[in-house]
Amino acid sequence: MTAEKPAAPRKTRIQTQNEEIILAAALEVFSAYGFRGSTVDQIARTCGLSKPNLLYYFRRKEDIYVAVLEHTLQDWLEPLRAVDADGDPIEEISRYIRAKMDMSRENPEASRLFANEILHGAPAIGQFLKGPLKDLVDEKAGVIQGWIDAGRLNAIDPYHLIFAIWATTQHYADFEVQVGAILGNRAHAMKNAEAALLALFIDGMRPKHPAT
Amino acid sequence: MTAEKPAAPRKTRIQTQNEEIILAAALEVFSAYGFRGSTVDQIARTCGLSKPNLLYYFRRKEDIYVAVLEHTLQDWLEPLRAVDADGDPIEEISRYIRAKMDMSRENPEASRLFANEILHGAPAIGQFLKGPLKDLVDEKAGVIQGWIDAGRLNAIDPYHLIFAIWATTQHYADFEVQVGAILGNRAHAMKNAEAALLALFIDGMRPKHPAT
DNA sequence: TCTGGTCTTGACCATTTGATCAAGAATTAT
DNA sequence: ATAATTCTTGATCAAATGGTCAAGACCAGA
Repeated sequence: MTAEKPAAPRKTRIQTQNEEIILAAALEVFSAYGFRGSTVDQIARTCGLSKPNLLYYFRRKEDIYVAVLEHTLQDWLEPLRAVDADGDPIEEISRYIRAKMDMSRENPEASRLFANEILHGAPAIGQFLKGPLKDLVDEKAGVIQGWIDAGRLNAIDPYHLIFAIWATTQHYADFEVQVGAILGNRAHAMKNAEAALLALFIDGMRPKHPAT
Repeated sequence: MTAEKPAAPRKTRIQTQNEEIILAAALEVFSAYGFRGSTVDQIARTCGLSKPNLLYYFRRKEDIYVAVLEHTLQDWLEPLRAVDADGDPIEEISRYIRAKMDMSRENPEASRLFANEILHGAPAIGQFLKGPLKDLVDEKAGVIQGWIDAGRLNAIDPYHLIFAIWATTQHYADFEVQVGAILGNRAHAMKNAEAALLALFIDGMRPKHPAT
């Protein structure tokens, strides 16, 4: 008596493959135009499928959106999770900042998709924010507070420190056109971003030995 | 012979008043749902006018959007403009951070409208970014670089420092629901944001006298 | 009050778009 | 091979939406 699960997830080769290319196209389109700004047809054309065919794999437009969001949320928590209470504070946080910068550089679409969702009130992932994300942040904030209490880190509210890291790193993906407009053709300036952020977060603006 | 200008901007009392309430409603709606996500009818209902009446004052939906965007861009540059080369560096930048935090607190809708526009490639204000904004940032980056050269500020790339200030302060408006979800009911934590940011930007994470 | 302009709106139109469906094509399993 | 299943799509629908228009309401100045 083989107990069939409510929705046998056995997937065809074609199914797996097409769902993959649909999600890739959906990320591209949704991140550029937002949920309401994107059309099913646009996603279909982007991945070379017909609109009805796309709706064969995902019943509703919203299902595609939720699927691609959840797909990206997987990677989202990973770098923060890797922050190790037993490591060196400055080094751990520096690694985290670098990891987030890498993500902004390599997958800005995912960052923009996420930003758009939150900007509009997180209708699809509100529970994720209040659940898994909050839990993880609470834990790591505790770790940071521990470092502060031990005098190994300046007393900066851990939550706001984490927010600041998110904000600054994701800024390069979310506000890419603004950064580009201001830095202009100075391509090298873009490469300084990571170093500048690390310098700022670690030692701040105030010089150790101010000039007269 | 009174030379009539191409479009005599003489405005009726009703005209002035209605345009005002329309822009207020448009800010509310556009900032919450984005351009494509908002409907003319929604804006009309929000301000208690009929849809055709709204389109009597603004021919096209896009005209409303551009108008409300330009309206908010006025205030956007002001705090940065106030940064004074002759002032104390730490104090000037601190004042700027405080001013930006005030804006995020008092007018988060404007921040979100702006964020949404840029997130989607700044189709309406691309010229503003490459023009007035870039010019102003270039100027103030020069001021900051001057402070650095004089040894009055740690060597942090001025452009990225400005980006970091924008990112962190606007984060509290743009990602409000995320911040709220994570800080939960700890209302007091919200009030620490400004102090935490100032501490971070000024002295960074590394303690002056690290514990053993 | 009367007149010319301003303001308001119900009805309407064309397009876009999310979603459906039936019929046929392709694939898989026996 | 062939039957069963999975895939694919042209045609189509209903709802939403940006925008128009003509007719009437309102207002301001003479």
